[in-house]
Amino acid sequence: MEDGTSKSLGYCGDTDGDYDVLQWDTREDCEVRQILDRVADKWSLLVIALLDQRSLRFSELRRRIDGVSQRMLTRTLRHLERDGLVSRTVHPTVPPRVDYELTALGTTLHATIRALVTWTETHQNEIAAARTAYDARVLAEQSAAEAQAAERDEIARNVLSGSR
Amino acid sequence: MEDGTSKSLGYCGDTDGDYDVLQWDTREDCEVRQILDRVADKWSLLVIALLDQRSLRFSELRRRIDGVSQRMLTRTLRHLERDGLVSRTVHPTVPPRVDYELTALGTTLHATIRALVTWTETHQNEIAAARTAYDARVLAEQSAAEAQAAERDEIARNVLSGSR
DNA sequence: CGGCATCCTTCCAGATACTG
DNA sequence: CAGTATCTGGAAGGATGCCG
Repeated sequence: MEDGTSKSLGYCGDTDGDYDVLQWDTREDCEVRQILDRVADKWSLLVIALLDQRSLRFSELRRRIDGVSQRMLTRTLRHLERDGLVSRTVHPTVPPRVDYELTALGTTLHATIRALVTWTETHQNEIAAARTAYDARVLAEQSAAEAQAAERDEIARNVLSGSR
Repeated sequence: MEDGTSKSLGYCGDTDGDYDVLQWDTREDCEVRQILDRVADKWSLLVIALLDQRSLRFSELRRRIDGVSQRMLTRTLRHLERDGLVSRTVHPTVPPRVDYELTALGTTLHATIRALVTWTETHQNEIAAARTAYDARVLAEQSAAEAQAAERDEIARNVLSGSR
């Protein structure tokens, strides 16, 4: 079995609030960090958002999530199942059929995730604009630096020709 | 420059709702997916949560986020800056000093992120319990399978000795 | 169909050293 | 102090093949 509890990130609600209510746990392996890591996962968000509609079969999920390999989807579902967010039901038919659906816990998480998606949809234009502006700025700075370098070279050449 | 717009995940608000309001874009490189990818980033969440309190210097962030390398912190901050979520202020002093703070856009995102963290804190016990239960179940299934295998071997041995 | 095991590649994170 | 540049190991992730 692959290790599901590897490194993680870290936000802990230690209530010894020094300068405010929030306090960060410096440890990497803090409980809350591990959970956030799961939420911050590339595919988990998508699976949870999809399963809110209704329960889905493995292949249905696979079809709806473009770019996911069956390996990654399986891993993601196992993680979510382990965390009690998704339930897995095997129908012993032939061919086999496996349904996934959100648990009660998973549903409460979905509300939060939904807010995140809504935020993203609402602000995607602002973000796109910010990116364009940033890229333009970087480009401008680069050409400015290049112009400066060219000038330096020019001066150096003049000095050299003068000393000849 | 490293490629910041690599692969992404995918949730798009196509409003041609077939069976509900939500509809997934099948394309991997959908706009909303890219943004979610940024939010789903290991360190971004932490940086945004930290910066909500007040603006922080690079080294302050580094100290407060255990396990982040300066390379990753730099990358994360650049991404966030590009997306217009964080502003970067360089004070031309010596030694140099760089302050980071949330933009207005970043602050709106923080509210959502905060909800996520709160959810995590609220439900961490349930999740821990679910994990323990899951691991126990897996262990039980494993030993059951082993017992079955042992039984099979036993039968096979008996058959063999009988035919002798 | 829905997996798991195995291999293999690619990419990314971390360590290190150097600069303004 | 706050970066950038470069190298390298390991892990994430894809492809394939087999099983229940």
